[in-house]
Amino acid sequence: MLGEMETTVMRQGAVEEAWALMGRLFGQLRPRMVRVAGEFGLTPPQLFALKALDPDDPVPMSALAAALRCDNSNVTGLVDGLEAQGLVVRRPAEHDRRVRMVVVTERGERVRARLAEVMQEVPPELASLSAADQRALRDVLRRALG
Amino acid sequence: MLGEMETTVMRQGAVEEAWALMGRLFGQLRPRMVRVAGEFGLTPPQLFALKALDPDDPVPMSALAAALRCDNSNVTGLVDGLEAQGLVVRRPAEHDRRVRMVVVTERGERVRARLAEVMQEVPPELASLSAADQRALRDVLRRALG
DNA sequence: CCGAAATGCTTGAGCTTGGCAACTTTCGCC
DNA sequence: GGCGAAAGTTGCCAAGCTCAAGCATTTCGG
Repeated sequence: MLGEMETTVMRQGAVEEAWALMGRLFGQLRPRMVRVAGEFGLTPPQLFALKALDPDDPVPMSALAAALRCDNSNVTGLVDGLEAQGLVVRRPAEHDRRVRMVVVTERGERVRARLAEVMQEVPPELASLSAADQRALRDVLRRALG
Repeated sequence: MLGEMETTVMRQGAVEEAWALMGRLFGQLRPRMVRVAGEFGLTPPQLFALKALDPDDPVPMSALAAALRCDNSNVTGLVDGLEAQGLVVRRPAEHDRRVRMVVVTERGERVRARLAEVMQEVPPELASLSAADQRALRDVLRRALG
């Protein structure tokens, strides 16, 4: 009988604690998404969809569904909403008439740019770190994810 | 000139890049919640509710609503679901008969413990960092959030 | 002390999401 | 040519979330 169950909290290593601290940042993230989406007249899923699209590279509906990890039928309504606001258009693919490409309009591109700007705003907790800490944080995360 | 203009990522400071990298970790987190909730026969909101409760400190419905940042009427259904599974019970408060306290049952406590265990699992990207990097990450985040 | 306002929770209506199944159109392959 | 597979849409259903209304209870003001 080695590890007791209570080790979950007692035996907390450095990386576990770091992950828990990140969880606090994540908690703030969701309300922010809702707020930002509202400011742009979008719902959060519509925001994610628009964010997932590349203005320079139209993709089929199914590719968008895969990117959002949801069902095809779900994307239909999502794109309906974006199209109603003139942010994207559906264009039939040349080589396969079953496929509909989701194309970001010029207006959609502008909204998307402002969106990305707001979403990449750094939470104040991180922004108030010293320059050295900020670089250290980036470097560690680069090694983890880069 | 060093930074060539890259549409979204130009002129990015260290902390902005760090924040963007964290975003990738957060992206993985949502599907994980859905999966874990499913494994425990819960829906994600029910999972958050159970996680927000303290087995040693029953709270009124309204306090739970405040913790979850949602409407009172919403937690009614949430607690209904948890109660139907025997994870919590409603108990009237002594001093005010309008108030209903949400009490975590013994079974709920067990589920909650296993839940917390799974949810605090560190993503492999972080787990594979060197011990020094893990400590550095923790220390920086402590300074930011502690 | 009594009536009115306020509080805590529940219910109902309305909207949105998200998944599954069925259907249409189109494609690829034998 | 015909048949199975794929892309997208639609319909249906479960669930979350918010607002407005309702009910029981408490608290406040005169």
